[in-house]
Amino acid sequence: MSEFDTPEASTDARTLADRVFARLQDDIVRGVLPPGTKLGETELAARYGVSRGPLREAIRRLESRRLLERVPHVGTRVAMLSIPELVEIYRVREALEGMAARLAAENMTAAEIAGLGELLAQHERQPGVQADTAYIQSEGDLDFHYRIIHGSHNATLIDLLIGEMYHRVRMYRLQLATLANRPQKALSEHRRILEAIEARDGEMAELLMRRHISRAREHLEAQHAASPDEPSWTNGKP
Amino acid sequence: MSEFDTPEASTDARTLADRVFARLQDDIVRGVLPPGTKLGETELAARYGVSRGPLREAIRRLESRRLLERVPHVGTRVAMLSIPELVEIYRVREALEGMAARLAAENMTAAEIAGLGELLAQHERQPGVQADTAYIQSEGDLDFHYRIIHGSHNATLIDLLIGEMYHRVRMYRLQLATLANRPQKALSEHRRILEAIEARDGEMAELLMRRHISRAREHLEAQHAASPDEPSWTNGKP
DNA sequence: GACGGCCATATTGTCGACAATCTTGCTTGA
DNA sequence: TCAAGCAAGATTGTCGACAATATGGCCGTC
Repeated sequence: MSEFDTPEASTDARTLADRVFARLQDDIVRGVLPPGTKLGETELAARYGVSRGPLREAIRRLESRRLLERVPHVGTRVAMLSIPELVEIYRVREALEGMAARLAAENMTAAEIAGLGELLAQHERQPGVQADTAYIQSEGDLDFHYRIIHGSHNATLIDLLIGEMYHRVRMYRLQLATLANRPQKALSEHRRILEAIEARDGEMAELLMRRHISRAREHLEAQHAASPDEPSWTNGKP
Repeated sequence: MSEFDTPEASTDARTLADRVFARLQDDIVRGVLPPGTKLGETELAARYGVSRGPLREAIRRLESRRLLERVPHVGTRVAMLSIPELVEIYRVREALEGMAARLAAENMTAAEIAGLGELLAQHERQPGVQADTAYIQSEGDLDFHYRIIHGSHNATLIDLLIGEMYHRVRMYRLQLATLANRPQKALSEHRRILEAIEARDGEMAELLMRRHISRAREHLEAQHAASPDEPSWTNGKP
């Protein structure tokens, strides 16, 4: 199970608020609490075995990460993401991850590149086409991107992508497992990105990464055009 | 006084936690609480006339924005920013604001463009070289960038730049008023960016914006090379 | 029958007190 | 004299109770 969490969010953090933050984020991202779920503070506090104080601190942090939406005096619910919003995110990812790929080609250590190669080889060894493994592949895709982002060795970039954007993408992806991926093509694109990084060709790595994300976005937009209100929890306010 | 605050942060928000968040952020960004200041919860609660509950919620949010640094069971202090970190931020700004400029050229309304023109004309009317007005110019620079970011009409981009990065830049800038700006050159660069936007030339707008920020970054790096430990609160842990 | 205002209820917002943890200065021994 | 351990103090973490606000159903009126 790939480790996507930010360092301070490990489950055995020093304070209850930190632990609740980690667990709640996990439950949201993994789909235990689907988008749109109303979260009662008393109920949640009981569920996690803490008082409402630490819980509210965790909620405020998740709100900052846009995983929760809160209305004063009314309540908190799990954030929803419409396809147009997701497309917007992909457009920003294109710029940021393109930059990350360029920096990764320049800054990744030999060990990091080797590790990335192993990860990719492992993905290629999997029988990629069955419906079941689509989910696995999906997480694997994130893992690949995740490593390149870290390979940029730019803390600001890492914070923005991992801390602010990726959780939302993950949440969405788990909710819409039906939304077909394109494993083989994505995999070969990953392969070429890796080759560019191995060649320390930053410009090429950026170009390939931008294309890779751009194609995923186009795929998404095509799906959306085909069935505009596919995700039942799409952001239409009731 | 330009309005940089995020909508929910207006001073008369519905809850104490929101108001404290806004006031505390303002005190940090405006330099009332300089970087490195230790923040005692009891003392702060008294200062803002609230209990520690809402205060802690505000602290967690400011921590998410990287304006505060917190160590469990030890305390909270105003975040510090070293020049290398700031340079890193400028590199990311280059990518994100370049994109914002391109989108602004494509998406800004005629009214928004007219308003941007007025703002720039107003800056050009100011006697730009005196030491005092450097600060004004400085805020004006941020205002210009701020409008272009919003002109992108991409909510994700706006959130990242305004919500996650700009507060840190603002804080830094106020602390280091001595770090000379380059008002005239920046102003003429702004003028050319505006022209590209008026011509709806997205590619040109992006190119010019990237150059503009890149030059500011180089200026920063040059200053830093000249006096490496200029800011007394630079991030060297004592 | 539909609309608007009112009240009971449940939920959120806030507070003050208690418990747990870290810091710091002192003591004690080598 | 210096270092390690300890204890007192201060600060942060957590909790349960109280107050304020919105929701939703009820009643009355048009």
